[in-house]
Amino acid sequence: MELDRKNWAILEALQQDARLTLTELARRVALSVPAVTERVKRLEEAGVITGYHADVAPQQVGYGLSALIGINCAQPYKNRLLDTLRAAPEVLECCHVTGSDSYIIKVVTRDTRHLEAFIGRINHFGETRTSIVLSVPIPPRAIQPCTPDGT
Amino acid sequence: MELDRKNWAILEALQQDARLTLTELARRVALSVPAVTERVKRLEEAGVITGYHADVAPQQVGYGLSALIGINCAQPYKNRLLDTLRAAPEVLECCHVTGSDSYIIKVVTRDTRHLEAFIGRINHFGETRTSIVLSVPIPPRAIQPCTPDGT
DNA sequence: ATTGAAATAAACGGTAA
DNA sequence: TTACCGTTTATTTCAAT
Repeated sequence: MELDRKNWAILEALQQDARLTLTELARRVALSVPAVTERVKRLEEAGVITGYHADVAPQQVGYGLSALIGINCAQPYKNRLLDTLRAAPEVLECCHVTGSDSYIIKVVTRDTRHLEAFIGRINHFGETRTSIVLSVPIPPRAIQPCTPDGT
Repeated sequence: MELDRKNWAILEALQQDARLTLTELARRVALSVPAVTERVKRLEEAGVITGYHADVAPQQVGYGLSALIGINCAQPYKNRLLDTLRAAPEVLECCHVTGSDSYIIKVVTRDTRHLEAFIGRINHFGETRTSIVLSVPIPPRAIQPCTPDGT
């Protein structure tokens, strides 16, 4: 799909605030409401925009501890591991990756005791390596236009 | 802040679709529009809801490769590393963590060449360990109510 | 409940292939 | 001319007072 300057302006605005009204969005990108509505619809249908999500602060809802867990899991166990992860409310995200870990899992837990219990439930699938999140110096931020090349 | 069943229903709905109108949200959680409006405002002010963001698919906008990079960086270099990361459009998120890595960085690049160039710009700050993302079996998902204890 | 704002849908006009 | 965007207008829905 073609991403001209206007489309990038729309993406930038909606990544920053997904609850913008179409009217306000139209004003910001200097288009009419129907034009911007049509563009947003196309971006959604083309799979460029995959969803709109409210961010909830884990700390504020009882999860005092976040962690990234790498796990090295042998092929025959992978499906059962994923089933376990999908069923665990502590798991916020899971990536299949190259390198010494098979998967990297983002989890939230109440405290260290809860984290220990969670790890206990998965470490028979493989060796785990846990990195507790101390802070997030760069919180999730917007994807920017890809420069043609170079940098 | 108190999170009763209604508030969790609101959080669940807005995590799933941040662009719900207040009218539709009210209908789903079985409250009046003013009541739900007030609750959302309180959740925002209490820092429970920290923002609303559109998700953009990196693959669809020219970033063919995602990676998680761990870097072990000595204390005196940390600030300069963070400045570099903040200035890099490839960096989507960065966590300060415990363990063998100091930081874990989520990046998007056009291709392996671009990834190599990015690593080249940061690996003088410390030793890097790159995990290329093959797939995301569990995409980012909603935070659920914290069970009192146990599990 | 009332008022103003915003979203949806339809018809019209300009521009480029 | 055809095909494609964008604009304008009118109607319905939504949100704040």
